[in-house]
Amino acid sequence: MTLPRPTDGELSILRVLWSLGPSTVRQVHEVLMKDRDLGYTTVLKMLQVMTEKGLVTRDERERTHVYASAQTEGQTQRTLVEDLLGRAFGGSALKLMVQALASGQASQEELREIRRLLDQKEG
Amino acid sequence: MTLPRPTDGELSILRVLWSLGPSTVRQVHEVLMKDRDLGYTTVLKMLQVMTEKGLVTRDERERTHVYASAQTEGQTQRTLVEDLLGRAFGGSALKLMVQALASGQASQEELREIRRLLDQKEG
DNA sequence: ATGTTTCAACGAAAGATTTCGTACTACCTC
DNA sequence: GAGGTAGTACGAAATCTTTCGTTGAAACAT
Repeated sequence: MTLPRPTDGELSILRVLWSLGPSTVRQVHEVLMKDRDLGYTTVLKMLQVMTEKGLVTRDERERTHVYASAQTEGQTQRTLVEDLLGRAFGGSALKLMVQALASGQASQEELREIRRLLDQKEG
Repeated sequence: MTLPRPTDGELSILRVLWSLGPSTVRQVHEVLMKDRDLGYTTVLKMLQVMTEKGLVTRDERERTHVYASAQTEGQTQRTLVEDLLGRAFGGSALKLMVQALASGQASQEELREIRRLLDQKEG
């Protein structure tokens, strides 16, 4: 079974779970509140919906439930990139990388790292 | 003024406009019908909504209106990549490129092309 | 044991997206 | 000019997402 693409809101929750590890609603809520104002029950509801979708798992053994991302950060990123490749780049990984480079957010060190990856892949 | 991120449906229409150039509803509809079944008025409505959002422009001089993407393919791709970088990759272009490479959809030739870009950027 | 705090569940409202039916207008053909 | 064809506009239904109020239960504190 393949998971649905997370929405923007869902992704912001997943990012918290990846950084904190398995967390309670309260913990997620506290982190999200740093960025924007939103109610506790909003986060709770979203996590409930995400549980139904299979995006997160829920540990209900304690009264205070603990949520965890169902997929690793890398797995999700991989899916999102492939999705974007298909939807906006006609499958061309090259074009996508060109735009990523053009965004100018890569440091010198990252550029070297990418070169290393290319060497490895090209052989 | 900055344009909103196109939805999936909107992006599929933009892709047609980029490939055909300025087009009528009928032309867009015909292309989209190759992939999936959807009504003529659905496409019309979407283009009307997209006009309001500013994603496309509409030439109304003739009775049959002609729609064109408000941004080039490259501009839109750039925006989408930056958006994804921010939402899912914590701004790390490196991680995004790693996933793009890992998706394995890049040919030998494309890999060389990327290397050329790196040279240009780094050197 | 009573009151306070913490939590999950539920339902519902508001907004956005996708879809199309219906209606109305312009043009074209005979 | 009557009837068909091709087009736009409008509105509304269906679905999904985001948001939160309210309720009731559990845990805790005094």
